Amino acid sequence: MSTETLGEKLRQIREQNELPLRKVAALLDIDVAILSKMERGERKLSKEVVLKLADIYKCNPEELLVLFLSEKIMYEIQDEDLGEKALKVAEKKVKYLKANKTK
Amino acid sequence: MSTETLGEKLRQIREQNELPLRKVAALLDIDVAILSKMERGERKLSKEVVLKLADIYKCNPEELLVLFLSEKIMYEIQDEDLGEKALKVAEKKVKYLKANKTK
DNA sequence: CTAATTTTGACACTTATTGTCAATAGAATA
DNA sequence: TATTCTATTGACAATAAGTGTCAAAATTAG
Repeated sequence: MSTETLGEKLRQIREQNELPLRKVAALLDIDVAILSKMERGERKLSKEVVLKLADIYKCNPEELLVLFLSEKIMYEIQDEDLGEKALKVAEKKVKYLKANKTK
Repeated sequence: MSTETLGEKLRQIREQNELPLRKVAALLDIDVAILSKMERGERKLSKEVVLKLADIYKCNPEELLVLFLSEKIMYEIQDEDLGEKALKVAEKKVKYLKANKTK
């Protein structure tokens, strides 16, 4: 399984597109320093930035968004013995909510 | 399935034990107002407080902790269409980490 | 070597979170 | 009803966390 972080993946995609941080940061309208830190996991990525990057790199936003969300989840349960149980409970809740969405 | 929040459950347990907020707050060494808000979901509970409450009420900490963690997870994916997918990815990661824990 | 790119750290600014307190409201009881 | 215990609410200050900006230093490419 892929153990790559979202930041690492984004950097990889950027390099494949041969775009310098400078240009991408300009498109995102953020400072180069921040984007550099985001790619290296020193600053948090926002959903907004992830979606803009998917647009800039013309890649599937879903994959990136799932990775983004799963990292946020992992952050909450890191080092917790009960993490797996909590995930299962959360899954049940999501399914429950989905089933009762329109009610 | 139980749609009860952790705060609601804690209040229920406290009332079953016939303990006033005042006493529990004193045992926790926090302000009554904060505990009141925690039970009503107006303030976040901390892992520390949850464990102390399990101790005070002499109940199984695991159940409370799982609920605590699952609520934190739910908070991260609320309203996200990709929430369920993200949960599955997170589960895989947890399993992967567990398998490689001692390596 | 020079220029472009990236990284690093300091700093200010804003936003979230947390604790403290007192006034108010509600419930139970004398 | 008056009193006391309990719980809720909101204002406020203190603290912590997150963000943006900048410039110097380090690294890489031409």
